Amino acid sequence: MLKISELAERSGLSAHTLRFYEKNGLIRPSKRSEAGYRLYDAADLRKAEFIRTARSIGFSLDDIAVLLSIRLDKESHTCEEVTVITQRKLDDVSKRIAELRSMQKTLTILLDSCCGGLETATHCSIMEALEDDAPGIEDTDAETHSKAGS
Amino acid sequence: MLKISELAERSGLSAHTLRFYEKNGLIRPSKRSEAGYRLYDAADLRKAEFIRTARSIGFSLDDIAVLLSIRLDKESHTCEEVTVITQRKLDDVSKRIAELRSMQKTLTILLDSCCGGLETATHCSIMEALEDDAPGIEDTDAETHSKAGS
DNA sequence: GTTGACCTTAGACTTGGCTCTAAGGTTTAT
DNA sequence: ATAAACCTTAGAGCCAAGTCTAAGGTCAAC
Repeated sequence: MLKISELAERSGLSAHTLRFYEKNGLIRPSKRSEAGYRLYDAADLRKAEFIRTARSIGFSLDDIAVLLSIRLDKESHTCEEVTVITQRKLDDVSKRIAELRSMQKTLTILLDSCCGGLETATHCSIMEALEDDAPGIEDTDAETHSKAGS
Repeated sequence: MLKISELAERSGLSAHTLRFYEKNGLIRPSKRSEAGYRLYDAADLRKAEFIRTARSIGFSLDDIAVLLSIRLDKESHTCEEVTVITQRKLDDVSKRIAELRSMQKTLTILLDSCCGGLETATHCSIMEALEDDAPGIEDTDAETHSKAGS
């Protein structure tokens, strides 16, 4: 059996984080020592690794809680349930990427427009662009997801 | 002169947000009425719009505070200062996009691998992938920004 | 028999950007 | 004269996912 810091080292999560996950219902030690120390077995380690993998893919702790409950009794759940969670996450990620790409595009245009030199900023095209609502860019679209908008 | 809710309406920021920005040193009304009401003039409106535009491009409030101080006295600042902030923001955004794209790729692979049907999750390939450290994917790289790292 | 490295708990703090509340004062319209 | 619709302030709450602290208990080594 592993003590918390041993599980931490093996799982790549910190002891603090493991306790935090426990408080949030994700992982509980399968045993306690007489003194009350958390003791984890091999299955707990696999679970911790599962959580870490899922986190690294971007799943929220809430998603992971659901995935863990499915994992606990796969017979009672379907592939559909799993794909629904995954698809929802993919949609989130894709949406966020689109937002960031719009920002990226705007920032790139701004940088391209400015000399970036040691001139005074009096006529800085970036500053000027920020004064306009659409900063010199026809297609800012940053949080304006008004594709159909005039 | 505009009262706060009038500025809010014209600038697209809420009155709450304007007060919050004031507390954070971004925008202060150029006057107060006898009763202590905030009163904003046309320059304040332009400033509020500047802030809103900068926010929509993704600049943090800290960045915007710096941009505003440059805006206040452009003669004493250079294009370089402005591009440094913009470039740093672009780098942030690009890095975040790369992280999200890695997640997106992984999620897409997971979804492609799973039937998504009403079968029990017993052999769900997504669940199986999450059990592995690298979920069936050679190139997770999600928070591993170790391009040069061994 | 004491040092030092662990472990326990409850709970506060962090980040960033709001968002809201409470408790009161002002203005405007009727 | 009074109600509705504003305005003020300080400060709390929210989100997610940790991160850290304080105050104490335990365990192995020397």
